[in-house]
Amino acid sequence: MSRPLTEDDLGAFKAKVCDVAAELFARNGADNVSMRQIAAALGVSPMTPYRYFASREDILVAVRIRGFERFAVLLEDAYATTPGDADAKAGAAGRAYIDFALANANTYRLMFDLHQHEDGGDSPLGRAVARARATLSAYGDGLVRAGMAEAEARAMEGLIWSALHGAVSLELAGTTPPGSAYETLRLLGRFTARL
Amino acid sequence: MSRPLTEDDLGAFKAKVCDVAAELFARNGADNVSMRQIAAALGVSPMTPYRYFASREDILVAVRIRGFERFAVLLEDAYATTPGDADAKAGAAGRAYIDFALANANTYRLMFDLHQHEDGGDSPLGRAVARARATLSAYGDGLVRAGMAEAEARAMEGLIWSALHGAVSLELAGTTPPGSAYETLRLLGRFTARL
DNA sequence: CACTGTAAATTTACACTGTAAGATTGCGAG
DNA sequence: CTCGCAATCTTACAGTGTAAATTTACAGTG
Repeated sequence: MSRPLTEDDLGAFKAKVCDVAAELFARNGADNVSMRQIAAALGVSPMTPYRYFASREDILVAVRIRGFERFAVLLEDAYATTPGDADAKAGAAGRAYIDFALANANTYRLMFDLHQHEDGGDSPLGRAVARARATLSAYGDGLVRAGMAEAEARAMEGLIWSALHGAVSLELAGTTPPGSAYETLRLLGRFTARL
Repeated sequence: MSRPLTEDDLGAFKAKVCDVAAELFARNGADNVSMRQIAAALGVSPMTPYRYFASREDILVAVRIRGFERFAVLLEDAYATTPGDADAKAGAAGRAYIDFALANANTYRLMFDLHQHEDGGDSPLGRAVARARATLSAYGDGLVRAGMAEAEARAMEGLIWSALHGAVSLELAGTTPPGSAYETLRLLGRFTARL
C-alpha cells in the first residue's frame, strides 16, 4: 500500500480492530479468541494488527476502554432520564448496571478482569473507569448537599459500587443463583432510602 | 512401578499435585503456570498428572476447593473466637475475609474467577463454596432469631457478601485505591448495627 | 518512463502451551 | 523365570503470541 500512514487512517484501523475484537470477545470470551482469529475476521494477515497495537494485551486494554465508555453512557442516561428524587435516579442507574453486566457478561468480565496489572489510574483506561464512576459521584454529591460529610458520602459510593459489582460478579460466576443481583439492589435501595 | 494403585496412594498423589499447584498459582498467578511447570515441581514427567486429573481445568477446580476450605476455616474461626454480639463477630469475619483476599490475591482471584463454567452447585466445589458461605448464614440465623423475616435475612447475607466480594475485587483489580475494602466494611458495619 | 528508497503487509520461524498416542519400564502373579 | 499389565515416560500435534526476514507497492527522483 501507500507510504505514509495518516493519523486518521491509523485511528480508523485501530477502531476497526477494536470493533471486531470486541465482537469476538463478547461472543466467545476473551480467552477463546486468538490473534489469528481477529486478523482473519479483519481479512488481514496475522501480524498486521501488530503495526497498530504493541501486543494482544494492548487490544484488550483498548476494548476494555470501549466497554467502560459504553457502560458510562448507559449509567449516565439512566440517571439523567429517570424522573424523581436522587434515590429513584440511583435505583434506575443500579438496574442499568445489573442489566448491562448480565446482558454483556463477557464484556463485563473483560472490563473487571482481576488479572490485569493495575496502572496508576492516570491512563486512558483509568479515565474511562473514572467516567463510569462519575454517575455514582453525582449521587454522592447529592448526599453531600443533603448534609452528609464528604468522606462519608464517598465511602457510601464505594459501598454501593462494591455491592453492585459483587452481586453481579457472584451471579456471573454462578456462585449465587440468578436474580440475586436484583435482590441485592433492592435491599441496597432500602438502606439508602433511610439516609 | 507397581501394579495396582491404592486408593490412598492415589489420593496422596492428588493432594501433592494440589499442594504444588496451589503454591505455584499463588506465587505466579494461575495463568502463568503450565502443566510442565507443575510436573517439574513434582519431579515427574509432564503427562503424569493426567493419570490423576482429567485436565488442567480439573486441577484448577481442586485447588479452588482447597482455597474455599482454607477460607471457610478462617471465617469460622474469626466468627467463633471473637467475643461479643453477632455484629462484633460479623465484623471480625468481615476483616478476616478482606485480610484473606488481600494477602492471598492470586488464590482469591482463582477462587472467584469469572471465567469458570458454573455447575449446578451440588459438586465438591459447590459444597466448598457453601461451607464458606455458612458463616454468613450463621449471622443470618441470628437476624431471624432477632425477628427479621427469613427471606429478608438471606437477602441481607447476600448484600454483605456482595459488598465484601465487590470491595476486595475492585481493590484487587486496582480499580479502587488500597484500603477501600476496609472502608466499605466499616460502612457496612454501621448499617447492620442499626438492624 | 524506469528506478529506487521505504513503509506496510505478509510469510516464515520459534518457543511455548495442553494433551493424544505410542513406547518403555518394572512389579505381581503364575 | 516369564508374562501381563498398570504406571510412567517420550514423542508428536495442533494451537498460541510474537520476533525476524521477506515481499509488496507506492511517492518521489532522474
